[in-house]
Amino acid sequence: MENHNNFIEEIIIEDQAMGKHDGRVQTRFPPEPNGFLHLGHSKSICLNFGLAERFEGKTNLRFDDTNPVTEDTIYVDSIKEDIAWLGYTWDKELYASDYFDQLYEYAVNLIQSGNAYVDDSTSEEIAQMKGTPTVPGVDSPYKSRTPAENLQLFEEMRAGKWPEGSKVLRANVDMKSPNMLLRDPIIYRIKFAHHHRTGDKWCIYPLYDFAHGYSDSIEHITHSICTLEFENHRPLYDWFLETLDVFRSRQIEFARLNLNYTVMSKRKLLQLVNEGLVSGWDDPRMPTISGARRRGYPAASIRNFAKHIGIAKRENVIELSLLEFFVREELNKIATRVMAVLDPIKVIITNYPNQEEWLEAENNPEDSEAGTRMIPFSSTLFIEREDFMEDAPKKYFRLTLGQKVRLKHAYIIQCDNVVKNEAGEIVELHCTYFPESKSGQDTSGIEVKSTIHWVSANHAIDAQCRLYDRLFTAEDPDGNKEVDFKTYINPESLTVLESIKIEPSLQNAQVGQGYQFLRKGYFCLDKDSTGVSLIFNRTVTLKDTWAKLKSQ
RNA sequence: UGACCCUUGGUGUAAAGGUAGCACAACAGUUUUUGGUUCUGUUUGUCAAGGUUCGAAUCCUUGAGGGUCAACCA
Repeated sequence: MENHNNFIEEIIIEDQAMGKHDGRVQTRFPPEPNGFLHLGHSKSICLNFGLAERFEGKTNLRFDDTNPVTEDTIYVDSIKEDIAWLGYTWDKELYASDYFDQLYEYAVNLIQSGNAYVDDSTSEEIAQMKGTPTVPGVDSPYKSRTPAENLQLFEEMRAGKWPEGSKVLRANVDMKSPNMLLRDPIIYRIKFAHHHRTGDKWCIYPLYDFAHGYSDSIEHITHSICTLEFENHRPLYDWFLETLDVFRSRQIEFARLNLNYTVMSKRKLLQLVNEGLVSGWDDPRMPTISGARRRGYPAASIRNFAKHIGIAKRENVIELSLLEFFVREELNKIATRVMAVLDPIKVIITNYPNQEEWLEAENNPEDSEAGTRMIPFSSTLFIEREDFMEDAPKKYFRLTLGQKVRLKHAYIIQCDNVVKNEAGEIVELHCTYFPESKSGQDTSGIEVKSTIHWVSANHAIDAQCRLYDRLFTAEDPDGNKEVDFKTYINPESLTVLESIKIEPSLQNAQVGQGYQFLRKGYFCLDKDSTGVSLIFNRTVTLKDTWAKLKSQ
C-alpha cells in the first residue's frame, strides 16, 4: 500500500520517462491572499510540496493577487506562517502582481494578433450575449474593432482615461463554444483600487484565467495542480499558452478535500469570523490551519492525514474521525502524561493526616526517553466526580462504597464515608489508603479493577479549560441550499470550565506542546494564557470505550 | 436539455485483463497501574444491463446517478 502512486504521480513518472522538461518537476502553491488557509489547502500544500520532494523538484509559493479589493498583507503573513508550520519550505516567494508588466505585454500581444479586443458593453450586456450552457452566445458589436483601435483603447484603459466598468479587454476565442469559459472571457478589467503590493501603479487588473496560466508559464511550472472546478478552464488555460506560444505548463485537476461536520469554503469561514460566531480565523473550532494549530493538532498529524486521504478525481467526504485518528496517533507518541481533574470532588485520606510525599511519575509510557517527574501526594486530594458512584452498575470499575481503586502513581484507596450537603449532593469522600500498596512497591496483594487520576488539593493549580466539540451538528452543513449553514452550528461546540485542578508541573506548560491529561484527552496551553492564568484547550478526547458502553 | 468530469464496503483509497487489498469507522477478544496504547480476529464492496474474453472493477455499448460551468472572484 505504501508503494502505489496516485494519478498525478503516474503522470509525472510518465513525463519523466519521456524526458519531458528534461525530467524537471516544478510545482507551485498559489493561494489568493484574501483569507486564512484551511485544511483543504493543506491537502494541496502537501500534494505540491510532497511531489517536489519526491521527484526532486521545487515548489514556488505564488500569491495570486490579481484582485486588490479583497486582498491584504495580513493574509500573506498568515499564509506563510501556516505553510512553514506545516513543515514546508518554498523555493521562491512570488506574486502574480510581480508579473503585471509582463502580463500587460502578453495582453498587448494578444491584441496585436487579433486575439483580444476591448469591449464597451456593460456587464449585463456581456452576460446577455454570453448565452447559456445550452444556448450559444452571440458576438459583441465591439468584437470587430481593429487591433490598432483595441491597442489604443487598452492603453487608455491603463492610463486611467476610462471609468470602472466602462470597458474590458476580452480574449477573442469563440462565442459559440459549448464551453462557456471559451465565450470570449474577460481578461482585464478597470479597478481604481489600491493594491497591497503595486500600490496605485495600476488601474487595470488581469483576471484569473489569463493571469494564472501565464504566471505558471513565466515560472516554468511543469505541473500546475488545481482543484476539479477548474477542469472546464483547462481548454482556456491551454488556449492562452498556445496562442502566445509560451512555455507550456500542464494543468492537472484533483478533487478537493471535504470533511464532514464542517464547512471548507473561505467565504463561509469569513462569515463565521465576521459575524462573531467564532473568536477568529484561528478559533480552535475552525478548520483553518491556524485553528488546528491552536487546537493542538500536530503538524505531522495533518501531513499524515493528507498523505492517507489520497489524491483522486472523485468527489469525497472524509470523516472527521480519520483526522482525529492521526491527531491521536501522533499525540500518543509525543504527549507528556500529566494529571488534571476537570470536575473535582474532594477526597480526604483519613489515615494519612498532615502528611505529604512526592511520588515519581513517568512522563510517557510510549517513550522511554521521556523520563519521570515528581508529583505531590497529601491527605486531601481531588478526583474526578464521575470516578465515584454510590450505586454503580456491574460494569463500573471505578470507586464505589464497596470497590477499591488505585490512584495512579500512588496508593490503593477505599471509600468509607460519603459526605453530602442539604441538597443531597456529594461534597466530600472520606477514604483510607493502604500504605503497603504504593505504586511500584506494592506488597498489599490487593487487586483493583481500575486506576484513576487525581491531584493533591493543596498543590494543585487552578486553570481554565476549553472543551471543544465539532462546530456543526449536521454532517453536511452547507449541503442544503434552502437552509443557512449557520443554523447547524453546534451550541455545545465550546464548553468552558472555569476552574479545573492541574498538577503543579503544568505551571511550566508551553504553548505548542501537547499534553495528555490522563484518561481525559489531549490538551494544549492556549496562547491567551498569562503568567497568572493558565488556559488549556482540549485538542481531542481519548477514545473512551466506557462512554460508549454507557450510552448504549 | 450543451460541454467537461466522476461512480469500488459506512468513509476514503489501491488493484494498469489474472486471488478485490489497505486505512479509518463499527463489532468481538487480548494486553494494560490510563475503560488510553498494543496485539488478534470479524462484518460489510466493484451503479445497472448487455457485449468482447479462457478470464472484466479494469476494454466496448447503452442506461442510471452525482459534480462543475452562464462574477468585470479565484
